[in-house]
Parts: sequence; C-alpha cells; structure tokens
Amino acid sequence: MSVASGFSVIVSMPPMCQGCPVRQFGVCRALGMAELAKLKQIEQRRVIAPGQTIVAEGENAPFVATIVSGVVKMTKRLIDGRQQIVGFLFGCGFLGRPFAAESPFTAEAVSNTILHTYQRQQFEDLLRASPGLEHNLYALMLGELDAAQNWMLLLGQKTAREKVASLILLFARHSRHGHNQPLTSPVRYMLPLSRAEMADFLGLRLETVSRQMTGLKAEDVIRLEAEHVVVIPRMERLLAAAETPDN
Amino acid sequence: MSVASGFSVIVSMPPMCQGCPVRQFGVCRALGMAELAKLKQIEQRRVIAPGQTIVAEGENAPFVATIVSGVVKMTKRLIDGRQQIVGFLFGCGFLGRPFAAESPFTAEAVSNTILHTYQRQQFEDLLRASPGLEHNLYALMLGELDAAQNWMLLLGQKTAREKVASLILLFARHSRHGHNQPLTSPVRYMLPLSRAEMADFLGLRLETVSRQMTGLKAEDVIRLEAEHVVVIPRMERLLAAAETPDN
DNA sequence: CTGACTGCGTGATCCAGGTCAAAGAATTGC
DNA sequence: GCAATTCTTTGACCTGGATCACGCAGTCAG
Repeated sequence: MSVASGFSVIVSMPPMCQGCPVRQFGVCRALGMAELAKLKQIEQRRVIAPGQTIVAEGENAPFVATIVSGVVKMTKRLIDGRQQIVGFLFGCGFLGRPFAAESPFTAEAVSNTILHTYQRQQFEDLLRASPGLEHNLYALMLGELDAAQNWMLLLGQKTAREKVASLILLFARHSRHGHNQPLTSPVRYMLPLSRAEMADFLGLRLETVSRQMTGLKAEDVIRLEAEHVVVIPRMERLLAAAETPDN
Repeated sequence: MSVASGFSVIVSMPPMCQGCPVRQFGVCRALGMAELAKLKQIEQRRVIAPGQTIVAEGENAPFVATIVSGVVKMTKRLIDGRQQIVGFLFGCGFLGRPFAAESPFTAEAVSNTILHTYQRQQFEDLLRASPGLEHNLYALMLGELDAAQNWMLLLGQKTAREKVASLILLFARHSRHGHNQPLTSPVRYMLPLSRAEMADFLGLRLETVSRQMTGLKAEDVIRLEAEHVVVIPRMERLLAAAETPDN
C-alpha cells in the first residue's frame, strides 16, 4: 500500500469538460467560464489502482480531488488497529478537506479510479476567490454529512442482515448516475468490495457478512451472477430487508 | 413533545453582539458590519425547554438557527421505531440545512437552550448574497462531518465501555469554550443526558450504559458528584478507557 | 504440475451486550 | 405527609454476532 502520488500516472491536462459527468454534478458544477478555466489550469488527471492509498490518516494531504469514476473508501482507525470505513466516494464526489492541515481519514481506491486532483494550497486560493466553487463544495459536504448520519443510524441500530442489505442497496443506488431515481427491478450492477471491506463498513466481521450474504441469496433477495456482480430481482424485497427510511 | 415554534418565548431582538460567544466562533464569525447587520435584522431569539422538539424528521423546517447556549440532539429513526442520536449541537453550533426542503433529522433540546433563529427562506437569500456567511457555514459543517465520522468509528468498533468513556469525554471537551485545549485534571462539568439518551447516542441499551457507568465509577475513572455532575480525577485514565485517537 | 497465497464459505463454540424483571432513588402532585 | 411517576441500578438469563478452525476454490510463480 504505497501512497499514490508517487506511483500514479499523470495522463493528461484535459482541454475542456465536454461530456464530463463532474461538470454536471461535481464541484465544477454550474461554474462560470472564468472560474472553470482557473480550476482547469491547476487540474491534474490521475489514475489510481485498486488498493492504493491516496492519503493516509493524520498526514498532510498534498492535494484534494474530484472522483471522475471509480470508488474510494475513507477509513479511520483506533490506536489498537481496529478500523472502520467511514464513507465511500463515488463519481462526482469530492475527496479531501480544504483548509485542514492533516487528513482526518485514510483514503484508498476500492476499484480502479480516475481523479482530477488539485494542489491543496492552490485549490484553497481559488476557493477564497470563488464563492460559486465554495457553494458547490458546501453542497457536496452536506450530502456527505447526510450519508454519514444515515450510516450512524445503521451502525447503531440495524441487525447484521439489515446492514448487509443496506450496503447492497447503497451501491445499487450509486450504480445509476443521479442516484435518486426509483430504480426499477431487476437491477444488475457491480459491487467492487471484498467481504472484508463490507465488514469494515458495516461494523461486522467478514464471517458474519458471508453468512448474511448466503442468507439473502437463499431467500432470493439478491443473486450473485459472478464475483462482484449483483442482481436484485425484486427491489421492494431488498428495501424491506434493509428496513430503510432512505439508505 | 410539542414543536417549539408554537411554545417558545421570543425574548427580544438584540441590538448587537457584545460578548456573544457565537460572534467569535459561530456562523456570524468574522462577518463584516454590513453582513452582520443584515443577519441581525432577521434574527429572533428563542428559548427552548429540555425535551421540546425543535424540528421533526421529514418535516419542513421553518427556520435554521445558531445555538447560543445549551445542548441539542439530532435523532433519526427506522420505520419500526428504533432510534439513534446522530449528533449533538453545542453552543456556537448551527442547526438546520439551508436549501433542504425537509429536515433529515429530528432536533430536540437536551438542556435548556437559547437559539438565534432565522427564517430559512430569508437565511438562504442572505447566504446567496454573502460568501463570508457561507464560508462560516461550510466550516461548521466540516466540523460536524468530522464529528460524524469519528462517531461512526465509535459505533462500528468500540466496546460498550469504550463507548461510554468516549461520550463522557465528548462532553468534557465541550464543557470548555474552545474545546481543543488539553483539559487539565481534575475536570468537573455537567452531563445533561439521561441514561436512555446516552444509550441512544451510543447504540446501546440503557441497562448496559448504567452498568458501564458503575464500572467506571468503581475504577475511579469518573465520579458522580450529583445527578448530571461528572468529575474526572485523572484525565489520562479516561482517555485510555476511551481508546481514543481523538474522540 | 505443484506449492503458496488470498478470498470465500461454513461449522462449532463463546461471550458481550440485549432482554426481561424487579427493586431502589428522586421528583411531582395533591 | 404519601401516592404516583419517572429514572436508575442490579440481577438472571438468552442470543446475535464474534472468534476460532478448517476446507475449498482460484490464481499466480516457478
């Protein structure tokens, strides 16, 4: 697990944002041409392989980034080594804490991930000059905060079965761009997590996750077509299993 | 549990902010006189009694607010009634989600609480016009997000004993304004929570909380001088019991 | 092909914390 | 003062998920 900045490939310095999903939903959403141009000036594209660490908890983060595609996990650890995934970032998500000296979490790529990175210092300067940019960042943080609070509800109150169902549901939602639509059954998508990662996110042991997965398969709430490919035959049964107000 | 807007007392429309702690640390931090004046124009002071609901989950929040003093809890519930406290707000904290149609949580006063409220619509208008205000809000949200992620670590990984110790520590930290200082032993402060509320925050049952409290008392990690008055004789022992990187 | 890994499933046991029950303290109302 | 109510503690027991242990794919290197 090496830090990405040394190993990742700097692919290009893209000219403009035709067809970039981030332009529509991410930090650069609805920015004026002038602001966007300045942002693009300091942008670097990076590709991160699964398992690579992007920033480590407690260390100074050299850059912040927008996730263009892929999935990134944020983890925190106790001094004795127990660790918890405190959030996932999907496409259009924003990684990093401008104005924070050190990263409060470790960020690691779960699947192959494309980032648009910005030197933190430079991004902060831009942020000070551009209210539109800060507004977008604020909106993204709000989304993250809501997600975190939903997850606290899950961690504190749900059973193992409900937790696993909720995680599957979370990734089902994010498998579609614009993840607020109703999701009509059947749904088929990638769940790029190992059992251990699922367990880290749910506050469970991987054996328990495995057992709950077999349980959900047995009841035909989910089907596994291949490693990491999930099919949900009837969405409402998954929703019921997740005992969910939203997540 | 009635909604506060009907019952609370609108005390006054304060002229200016001499000695107000929020001016130093809250949303109105470092605002220019012009911005501050506009904010004050739409401000109302409200006093909320313990146990009163300020906004209910899923309902439209008529106002957002700064906590001047007191403690507010944010709770979320599953459809079957299980509930989880997803955060506390202390003095200088900001309550509410500008630009969100409905509140994602129920907010309820834990202790006697003084709020400065702003009609949500008016506050949003102000926010659009004032980058400084939005910057402050962003900074406060970041703090909340960090707190939420720390709490996810607690909920997912800590034992009952560590959870209870962490909660006691959290309130110890917030008993001093500017809660980043080292906290020299002994520390004495108010813990305005019932056992049931502690349990709701920690994802435990109240019996378990009670048992852990007796345990910590027996080992002299904490002392209870009176109902809701905690003394920590040796801070480092509490820190050890909380198994804490930060919270 | 063979041995060494790594990830997944499953069985057997254990125990932290949940559940149920009851009995103090404190607080409120009359 | 003495119910009535609400909060807290404590006890006895049970269970969901942790822990430990092992077997079964893949897959990668040589």
